[in-house]
Amino acid sequence: MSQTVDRALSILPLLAEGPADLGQVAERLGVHKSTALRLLRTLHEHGLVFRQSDQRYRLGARLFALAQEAVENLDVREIAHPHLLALNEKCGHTVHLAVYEEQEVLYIDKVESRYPVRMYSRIGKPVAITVAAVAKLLLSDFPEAERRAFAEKLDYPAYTSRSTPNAAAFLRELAQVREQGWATDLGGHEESINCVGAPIRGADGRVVAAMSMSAPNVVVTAEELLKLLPLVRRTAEAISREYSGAVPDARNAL
Amino acid sequence: MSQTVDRALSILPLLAEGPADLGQVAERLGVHKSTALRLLRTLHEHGLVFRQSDQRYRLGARLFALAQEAVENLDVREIAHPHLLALNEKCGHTVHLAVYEEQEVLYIDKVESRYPVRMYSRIGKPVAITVAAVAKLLLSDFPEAERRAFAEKLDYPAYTSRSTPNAAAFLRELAQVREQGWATDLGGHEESINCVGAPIRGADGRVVAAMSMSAPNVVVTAEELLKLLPLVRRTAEAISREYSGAVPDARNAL
DNA sequence: AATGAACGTTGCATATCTTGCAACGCATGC
DNA sequence: GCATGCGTTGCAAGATATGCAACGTTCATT
Repeated sequence: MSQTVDRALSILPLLAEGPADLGQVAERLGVHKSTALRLLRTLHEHGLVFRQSDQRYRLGARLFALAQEAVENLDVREIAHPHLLALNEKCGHTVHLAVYEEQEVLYIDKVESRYPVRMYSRIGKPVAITVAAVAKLLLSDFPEAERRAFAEKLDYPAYTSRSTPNAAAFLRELAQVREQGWATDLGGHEESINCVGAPIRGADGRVVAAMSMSAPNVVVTAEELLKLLPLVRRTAEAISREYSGAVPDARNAL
Repeated sequence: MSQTVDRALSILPLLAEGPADLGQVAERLGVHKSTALRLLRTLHEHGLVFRQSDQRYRLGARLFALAQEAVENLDVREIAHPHLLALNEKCGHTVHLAVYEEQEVLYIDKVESRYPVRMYSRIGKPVAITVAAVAKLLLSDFPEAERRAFAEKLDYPAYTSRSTPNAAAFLRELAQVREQGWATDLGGHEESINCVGAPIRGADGRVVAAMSMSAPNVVVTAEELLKLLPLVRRTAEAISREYSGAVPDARNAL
């Protein structure tokens, strides 16, 4: 829509791959070096790009700060956080909070397991959308037409033998999740890791976020984790109530 | 340098403060609504900006992804990470890795304490530059003139009674840190939290990063934490060696 | 139900701002 | 000492962003 800005912003993903010098940037943008220079300078002034000692350009620090502030201003996150902490205190497993945004589901909060075995995930990272419990919860709330259209467009990587294999299976699972009001991921992403999750709803009943509890097999079996489902659901409901405008209630904080 | 891009990028920090609608953005940019609209659209196409359900604009998901990739491509980080993990395994406290960039010191990696009491910090977040052990380490390596110039420009917030009070005190401390090759922050940022840190050097001896170990008083006293200093320094040296091109050595991995 | 305000959106003519070019300075290597 | 490669600058040409005015919608008000 705006050529100049478009070009400038195209530099960012390019630099995300690794540092590059002026010539490389210009070439990949398909513009003259002087043009690339001026764009980089502007990005630099705003701190989005940084010039390292060997003169090459990198993504800059301001990017972190922005991402940071963005995540901290999410009101669901703010409300949910103490609840997630409380849940973690109670059973010690990793707790995640995720939202759907622009074709992706991404973690916006995480409380680490107290057990030494940790799973890899990071706030801001898009989740494996076809298998993650939180993704199923968020997508299950879409109107059916959108759900189907979306499911068709996805890839279904076979992370493990229990990964969702295709759109049909995914849609079936979404229907079930919608029905029952909770979701699982039993070894669908990593063979040895199970999750159970529950939706967080706004005042209008729409799912605005989803939370999950994850634990590796070596710590608790899938059955044991499922026993904790009521606790997860109660937590999600407490967050939902508070998010919908109810006063924080100490009795529900658990 | 490029007006259009400049305006577009100015939108980002603005939205970092919280969601805003088109009119607000246009007003704060000092441009016509239609101009703001087109800029926002371009930002949107690149995923840096996101339109939430109430039509207002927010910072978008791509921002996280970019920040993520940026941090993961840092080669110091990649090399250091296993060492940090090993150190954490060994003594259980929070371990940080930080670099200096564009007038700021920021955490680029963190391994959480295994103790229940956690400190607040986040990857990408700028540190309290006048008190943090990692900041002292990174700045102590500056040439003296720059060090002084930089120290003069800083603010010296009194986080606690033991915070660095002014430039003179800071410069004295930097000189000492430079001399001894390690640094501490004993309650300078938060009354009850102590840190000890050591520098990571490149092949040319310059400090490229700094690491620290932090623990609250309630877990270990400052004296006990200082006893762990040799361990921290050995870890930093192992990282330095590997970063300078030495082959990873299992005997140093500790 | 009707009116009005507020907001986002579009097409268009103007002129501002970006662009590519060519030339320069500087370092590095042959 | 010369050549090559890189980043940088000033300038003229014209592509491109801009503000305006008008339209469509939604929402609150009377």
